[in-house]
Formats: sequence, C-alpha cells, structure tokens
Amino acid sequence: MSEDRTTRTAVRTITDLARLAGVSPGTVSRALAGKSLVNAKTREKIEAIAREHGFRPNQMASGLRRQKTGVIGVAIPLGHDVRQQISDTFFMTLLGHLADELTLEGYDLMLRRVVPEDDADWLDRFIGSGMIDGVIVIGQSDQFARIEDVADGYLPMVVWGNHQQGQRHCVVGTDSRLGGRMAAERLIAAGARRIAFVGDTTPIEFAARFAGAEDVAQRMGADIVALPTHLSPDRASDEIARHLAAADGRIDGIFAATDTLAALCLTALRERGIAVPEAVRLVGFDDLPIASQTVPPLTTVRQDIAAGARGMVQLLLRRLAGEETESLVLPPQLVIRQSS
Amino acid sequence: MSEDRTTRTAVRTITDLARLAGVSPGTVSRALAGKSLVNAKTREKIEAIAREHGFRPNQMASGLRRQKTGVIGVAIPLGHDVRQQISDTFFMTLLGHLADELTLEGYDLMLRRVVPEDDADWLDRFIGSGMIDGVIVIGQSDQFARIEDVADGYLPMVVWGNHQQGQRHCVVGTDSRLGGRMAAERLIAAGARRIAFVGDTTPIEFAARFAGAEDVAQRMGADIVALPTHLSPDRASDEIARHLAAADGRIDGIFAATDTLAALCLTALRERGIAVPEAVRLVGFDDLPIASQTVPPLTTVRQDIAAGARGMVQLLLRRLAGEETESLVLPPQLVIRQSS
DNA sequence: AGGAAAACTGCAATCGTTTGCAAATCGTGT
DNA sequence: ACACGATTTGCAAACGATTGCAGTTTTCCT
Repeated sequence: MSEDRTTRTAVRTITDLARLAGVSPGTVSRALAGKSLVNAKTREKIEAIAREHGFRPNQMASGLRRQKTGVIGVAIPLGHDVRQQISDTFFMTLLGHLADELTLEGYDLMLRRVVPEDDADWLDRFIGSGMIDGVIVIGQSDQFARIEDVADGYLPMVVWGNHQQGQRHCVVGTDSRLGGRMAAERLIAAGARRIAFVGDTTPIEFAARFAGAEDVAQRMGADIVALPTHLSPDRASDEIARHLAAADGRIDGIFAATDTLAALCLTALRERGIAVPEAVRLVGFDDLPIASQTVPPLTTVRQDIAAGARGMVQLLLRRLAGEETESLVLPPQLVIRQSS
Repeated sequence: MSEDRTTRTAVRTITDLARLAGVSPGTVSRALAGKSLVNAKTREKIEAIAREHGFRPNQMASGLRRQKTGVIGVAIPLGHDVRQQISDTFFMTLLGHLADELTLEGYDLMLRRVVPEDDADWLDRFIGSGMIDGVIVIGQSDQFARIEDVADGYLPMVVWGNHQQGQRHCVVGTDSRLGGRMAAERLIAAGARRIAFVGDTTPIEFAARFAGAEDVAQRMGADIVALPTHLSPDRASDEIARHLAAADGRIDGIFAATDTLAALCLTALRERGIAVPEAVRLVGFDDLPIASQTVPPLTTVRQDIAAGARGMVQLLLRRLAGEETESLVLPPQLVIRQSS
C-alpha cells in the first residue's frame, strides 16, 4: 500500500515511465497514443505500467505540441441582465446538453461567463488564449456585430441565437419569428384582440419573437404592444405588476417572451383576480419544465433544446475539420395546454 | 483594414512581438506579466504593440512552464439518474454561481460531467490531466469512498455535499439533517401526524434529510415513511401518482426531498382533489425560484446557494495556497409560505 | 571624470509531449 | 552466411512562454 504510493508518485512524466519500461519516451508516447508503429509486447508492457501507476500524459504539454487541446470553449455573454442569465433555466439546460454532446465526442468544456460591457474583446481573448480548439457562444445578447467580426477570421465557432438574412457567423437556433407568429395566432384563435408582449425586445431573439407576433396581429387586425420587462425574476415581478396595473383591463392576451416570465405573469394575474384563460389568454416560450406545472398549465412555444445542442456540436465538429457550414434553424412547436 | 489584418496575423508568439519591439522574448514576457523589472518606456511600447495586434500569450505554453493553468475543474458526477442531474435546477444554479466566483478570482472553469459507473477513475483522470489547478465536485452522488481516497493525496479539492463525522475531504454544504428536522417540525406544527418523505434516500444528502425528519417524527410521536422516488421529473410524476394512490388518504403531510419534487407532488395532489395545506401539508427543500410560484406557494427549507458557491471557491483558494481547511456547513433556513 | 550601486535586458535552459528522420532489429529467402 | 525489406525503436528538434543568472546600461555620488 505504502510502496504502491511511493512508486505511484515516482511516475509523473512520460520519461519516468520510459525509464521504468526500459524504452525511450518517444516509444511510450506512441504506445499510449495507440499508434500502430509499436510492437505489441512493448505496448502491453507500457500500458501495464501506466495503468499500475495511474499515469496520464500531461494535457498541457500534449496540447502545446500538437496545437490542439481537446477543449471547446463555451461562452455565455451576459447583457444588461447580468445576474439573470447565467442561471436562466433555458441556457442552463442547453449547457447541460452541450456538456453531454461534447463529452460524447471526446471534448472537454471550458465555461466562461462574460460581461461584454466590462470587457470589449471577450471573444478574441477567449479564442486567442490558446486553450480551446473551438468556441460555442450561448446567446448573441447584444453582441451581434462583434461576433460577426470575429467570424470572418475564425472558423470553428458556432453560436446559439437568431438567424438573420445574410449573416456571416454560423448560428443554431429556433425560428423565433415563426414562434412569435404561432404564439400570436394561438392567442387570437383563443379570442384575444389586445395583446401585450411581456419581455425585453433588445436581445435580437426576443425582438424576433415580438416581430413575429406583430406580423400576425397586423394581418388579423389585433392590437399588440411591447411591455419592456427584464428577465431576472426579482425585477420582472414588480415590472409585470406595474404593467398590469397600468394596462388595467385593456389587455386580453399576453405573449410572454419566456416561460419564466409567463409563470410570473400568471402569479401577477392571479393576484389581481384576473382569470386565465377566460379574461386573459397567455402563451409562453421555451416549454421549460415549469410550463407544465403552473396552474393552469402553460400553452407555450417549444424549443427543442436537445436537438439544438446536438446541432451545435455537430456543426462545430465539421467546422473544426475545416468545412464552412451553413446555419441551422430549428422549427418551434406550439404546445397547447390550458392558459390559452 | 487589410494591412491591419495582415500585421495582425503576423504576431502569434511572444517572439514575434519581441522582434517587432526590438527586444528579447524574455523582456516581452516580463512586460506583459506586469513584472517590475522592465523599464516603463519599454513596457509601454510592448503593450502598445500587443494591443495593436491583439496579441495574447498562449495559455498552454504558459501553463506548461509555470505548472499552473488558471483553470479549476468542476465535476458533476451523475449517479443512477443520469439524465436528470445535469439539468437539475439546483446544481445548475450552483454552477452559475461558481462560474461567477471563479471568474472573479481570475480562474477559468472546466466543466466535466462524469458517469462513475462507466468510468471508475474519473476523478484521478480529471486531476491527473494536468489541465486543472484544483477541482470542485458538485455532489457526492454515491462516490463518497472514491472521493475520500483521492482527498488523502490531493489537497486542492472541495466538494459540495453532506458532511459526515470524521470524513477527510473538504466539503461545503447545507446541514441536511437539520434541514430535515426543520421540515418535519413545520409539518407537525401544521398538524401532520402521518408524514411521507418523497425522494430517493440513496444519495447521502437526501438520506440525511430523511434522517433529520425521522429524528423529529420519533421525538414528537408522528409516523414517517420514505417513498422512494427518482428525481427526474418524467419518472417522478408517475411514481408520485402511484405513491399517492397507494397511500390513499393515510398521509397528511409530505416532505419532498426537493422543491422540484414538491411541485410535482402539488400537481399530483391537485389531480386527486386533495387540498393543500388543509388535507395534506407539504414542505419542499432548496427554495428554488419555482417554490414561490406554485399554487399555493411552497413552504420550503432554503439552501443559500450563493453562499455555498462563495464558500467553495474561497476554501479552494486557501487549499491551492497549501492550507488544510476545514469543511463548511451552512445553516438551512425554513421559509414559510402557504403549503404548510 | 571615475566608480559603485541600481535598474534593465538578454541568454539559454526548462516545462512534458509529439514526431520526422535515421538507426537498429528482425525475419526470410537464397 | 548474406542481403534486403519490413518492423520497431531512439534521437533530437520542436511547441511557446517563463525565469535564474549573468551581462549591460543607467544613475548617482564624490
């Protein structure tokens, strides 16, 4: 046991191991890397010693030499709502799936939360660090322009977010505008004529959701207004309450930018004694777990998060291989429950 | 613009930059590292060139030479409920706060999701990779023994989870047993006499929550049973429904291991037409955002996630500095709402 | 002006692994 | 016994940044 420990600590480098095995470091490297050039018996012996001593080649050294690290960077740019987004259920779920997919492909994940306002060249810094082979950006926030800039000179990058005509960076995301249309159509079909959009329209994907809803409202002759609301639950609660008070009775449908916001709307509506869906119809977005657990359960526009994560990783892999891939736009899906 | 780009690509290494600045690589290194030994004018010139070309020293090379990487590994061991935990709200929130705290301290975060069953020495592998300066393990899952083993020979590790008498690894976590006691006390104070614990008692922290509740039940002469339930929402729903059906009317209080489970209980109870808190009192655990949004809002045992994250990072920093720190046990807090 | 101390800078080795190239070993057919 | 491919191995130069040590320049004092 104790001699096991002493011998164990002795083998720290490939050279130590080589000495033990009576071969050169090069051979050890080749054996451990599974190259075909090394004799079967030699390889076995080396592997045995490696196993016995729990030896792992140093990834830093390996990465330096091979000029690739086996690490993918995942950046979460936080806009104004700093505190919020990192714990935003949607992004976190996406992150979880990304971790799964990347692990599956043999990559590690380096997570970086960035505040673009404090740190103008967050993206260049991340990429230029030499620590990552490629980067996934979760959410464009208000950084569209900067991402476009970088995309011109750096291939292995995939972004979660909204697709715009003619953009140059590779993006994966739900068709927000279509989703917005679906939401508005449902609200109107359920009898709404005076619709409020609850959410922040600054981030590009939310703007698209609103725009989609506007399309439909205009076409079907319904009213729609945006009620600017932050995404962080603590601030949103008050804002929603204020919105409802201000709009007092003049609203018969709400399209919430997010299920989280929709749930808060539900609470606020209940507090004011407004019946859902009878007096006000409500549609959310995302289909987070919470959507099915509210009272009444939320009608919402579903985003397929798992498919999104898989898509991002697959596209990134192809870009790592040098291919210039197209963007991937996923179809949203209306999930009808009882809030409208 | 285009010459900007060509010159930009020219400066990839510290040596390139040195050539441009007319000094030696060593000087550039010192200047960029902010050492005092370099002349003010020289430093300025070097910094100017670096800024102009967007140069960043390669972290891999730096890490190799300095034998430290500036990266902290965060491992999330997934037990039987593989699919669940990575998107578990509690862990994800903790992860978010960890990212914040680590960023604040100048560290990057490498996230690794591990399935201990498939990969026996996940922890050694992570540590031995040479990519991380220290490791934070989120949740002990069923890996207590393995973590103890590693802790003997590796200082910079902090684990989120339950503290046990005499354990050797540094852990940060809420006093689950105390939390369990609080929950049971509240249930009994609210009139419950036949309590059910909904959750999986295999993971050590849940076992402690149950044990705490048992303490109180026994002392106060109430009944308590554990109803084994998986944590993933899809499986849990059915299981809870089945539990309720089986227990039909013989239960007047539920202690859910998690707010997520509590919310599901609420839904299931409503479906069976059981009034909360009148017929059945309900207490959750964690105080996740969802707790305040259910109908009725959940009485729950609050864990201070932000404090936990901060504590873990601070302890890890001290351990990185060579100090053998104690564990940190945080006090839970009963938040009384309307479900009991 | 001369000289010693102080302030900078350059040299070259080093971190641990990979890999092109050359050398060594093996097997086999004559 | 020898030659000739085919396999295996070893050698040594990278990868890019850091740092102890030694050398150079500057500063300052008499």
